[in-house]
Amino acid sequence: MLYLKKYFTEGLIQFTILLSLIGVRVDVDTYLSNQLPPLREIILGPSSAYTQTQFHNLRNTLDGYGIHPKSVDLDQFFTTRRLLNQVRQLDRLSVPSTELNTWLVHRDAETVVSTSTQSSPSITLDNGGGLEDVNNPDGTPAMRGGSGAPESTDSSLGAVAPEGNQEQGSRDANDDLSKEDIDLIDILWRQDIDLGAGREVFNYSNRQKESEEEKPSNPSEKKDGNEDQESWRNGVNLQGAQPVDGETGESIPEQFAAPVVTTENVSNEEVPSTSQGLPLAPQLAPAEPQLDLEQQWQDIMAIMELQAMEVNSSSPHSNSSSDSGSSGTTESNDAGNFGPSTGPTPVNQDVSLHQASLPSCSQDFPEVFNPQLDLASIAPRATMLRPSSSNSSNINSTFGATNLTGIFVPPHINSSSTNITSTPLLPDPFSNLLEESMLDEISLLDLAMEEGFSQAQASQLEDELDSDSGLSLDSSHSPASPSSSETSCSSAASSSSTSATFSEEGAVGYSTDSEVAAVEAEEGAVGGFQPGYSKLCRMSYQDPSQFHGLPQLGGIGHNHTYNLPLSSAFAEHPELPLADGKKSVRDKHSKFQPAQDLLDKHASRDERRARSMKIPFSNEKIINLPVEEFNELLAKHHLSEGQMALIRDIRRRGKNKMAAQNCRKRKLDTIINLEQGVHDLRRDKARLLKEKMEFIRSIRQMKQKMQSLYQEVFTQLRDEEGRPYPPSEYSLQYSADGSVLIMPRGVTTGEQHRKPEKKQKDKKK
DNA sequence: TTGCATTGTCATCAC
DNA sequence: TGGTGATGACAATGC
Repeated sequence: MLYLKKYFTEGLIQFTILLSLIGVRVDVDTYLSNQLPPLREIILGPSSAYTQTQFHNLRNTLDGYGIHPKSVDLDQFFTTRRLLNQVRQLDRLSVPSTELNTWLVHRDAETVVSTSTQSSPSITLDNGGGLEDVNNPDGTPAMRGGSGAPESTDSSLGAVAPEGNQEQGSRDANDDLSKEDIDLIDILWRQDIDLGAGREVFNYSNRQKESEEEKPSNPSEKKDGNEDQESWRNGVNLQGAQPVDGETGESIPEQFAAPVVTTENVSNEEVPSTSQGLPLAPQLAPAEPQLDLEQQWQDIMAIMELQAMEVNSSSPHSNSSSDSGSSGTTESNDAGNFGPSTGPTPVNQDVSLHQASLPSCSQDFPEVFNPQLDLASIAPRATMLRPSSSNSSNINSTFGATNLTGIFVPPHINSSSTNITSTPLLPDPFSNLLEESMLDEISLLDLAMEEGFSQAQASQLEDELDSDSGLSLDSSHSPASPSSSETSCSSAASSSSTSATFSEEGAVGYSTDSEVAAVEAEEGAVGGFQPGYSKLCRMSYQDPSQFHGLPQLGGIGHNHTYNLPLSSAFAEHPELPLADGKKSVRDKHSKFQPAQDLLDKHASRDERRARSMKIPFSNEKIINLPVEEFNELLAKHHLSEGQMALIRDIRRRGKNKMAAQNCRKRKLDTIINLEQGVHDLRRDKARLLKEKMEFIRSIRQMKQKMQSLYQEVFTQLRDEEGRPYPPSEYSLQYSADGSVLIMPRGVTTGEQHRKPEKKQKDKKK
């Protein structure tokens, strides 16, 4: 039942979405009125949880598969969200996930469908039956029934709509479309609107739908209420069918495919107005786990686009001179498709990451540097510049993109000036530069991926970093800082709480301090720690003014750090045995009973233990005295074993407490320093990235200049008979000594064929 | 009521 | 070997 409900909900919601987009309202409740709860109840749920707010809140979580089955609302939300995700993937995925939904609806309509029959409609949709269905405006069964499977599909769809009842029920349902239904459709529509889908899209679809309805139709199929069924067919065909004639009503699926596809990707991709422009490019990767990555990547794309635009706007466009007839690649570049200028390569289609990583590549390095374009796209011009393909690899392995000398003088020429090889011509360095630049671009992408974020969203990132770390850059306000007054207050509060619960700690006890446990037990007999008093003191502690009347408590409000524990207030005269002081305080206790409670309340456990054990010196001394003095102090007093153990425990705990505070402060400082370091590194990286872009730009300009010079020189060359050298047969080479050689192309097949049958013209330029 | 931050404490290790 | 600091882990507490 759960699965049935899920699938049922999926199908219904999807169809509702689709129908709402084309303006047709179908009350599917009528199909299911007797077996399942109403659609609006399924969608909206018993509660009004189907709100945009929750929708968005749930967006970043897993889809509803992990939800507890009893969580009906969440299941509905997640199901709805998953549906939207599927719809969103329609422009990327060839996997017709909607097929499943189709037969699911069919299954719901017929209540029981076996697994074998479930797969049948999917096959039908896959084999293009659905397309035929779309192409056939009349929707005749003969046309749709090209194969057995389509028939089953159609029949199933027909069975979904028991038209007699459906008609009437649909009419009724349309008439009394409840407010929830309208709200649902409005919500869906508003989401599309918010995401960029204009209403005209829907209106256009609606018009198309209306015009389609006006067409003569098969009377056996076209009944009054058959529009719903048609819509269903359209919805079915939407998933698996190709776009059809946009001038007729059959293009409706495409029309409402666009807004559906761009339901939530609109912000980063096309707007729904691109009714024809959404290529349903197949995507090999699975869909759902890709969504978040896709969206993140789209964000990166946007930032990269900005960067590429910045580079392009500031640099001359060299593509103009090298544009060839291969308009496909050129257009793809010009259109900002950011492909690697290699045409419809699988990488271009599938690896969107790299695809988007190359905006600056394809822009900064025009196709002149692209070996593939050299060979394919710019063949006519390449007769002059194109190297032998066998040579390019060698050259490519030796050139460096950033090596300017390598650009103008190939390294092997540099190494062996006498053996000037045949064909390492300019295109080779260029193409090599492409590869190098590709690599650079990859690293550039890595930079840009981060820099794009850090630059475009630097402040936001900083905020996020701050918020994520939960730390404030102002370490002086760090709560761990013992010097801050806030810390004192918090420490006071902490100690107060500790004291407040101390009376109950007898149960908790200290396994290591058995004596202390006994002492604490007798502490109750000592008196002054009744829970009632503690409670009273805790409440009265909120008012610091209560300390004003107590001179010995002057430091309480401002010195609650560990280094100066509250007991130090009693240790104004450390020489005095604490028992005396305690006695004196106890004498005052009758007058300042709340104050005493405050003191006890704010005293640490060790302080109270020390008082209980009648330790004759303060905890501060116990903790802070150097070892020698501490030992002397112990020697001066005749202490019992229990007192000695307690003192050592107090000292150990006190030192450890300070150590813990220091440790935490160090941690905090480390984190802050790391944050600052990250910030600095990001800034440096941004600067380096900018410099690199400038270098790339200058290199490109130099290459262009070099190319023009090359052409100019080559066109001026004449042989002994005064005839120009055909560029397809000769090429220029540069020697290390600066001389320029003209070499026949056919001879040069690499460094292996270093046949010096070169026409060494030695035309010194 | 729950989640988070703070603080104290203990155990352990290294010096 | 004991003292001490550092640090992870845990619990208590308050907000």
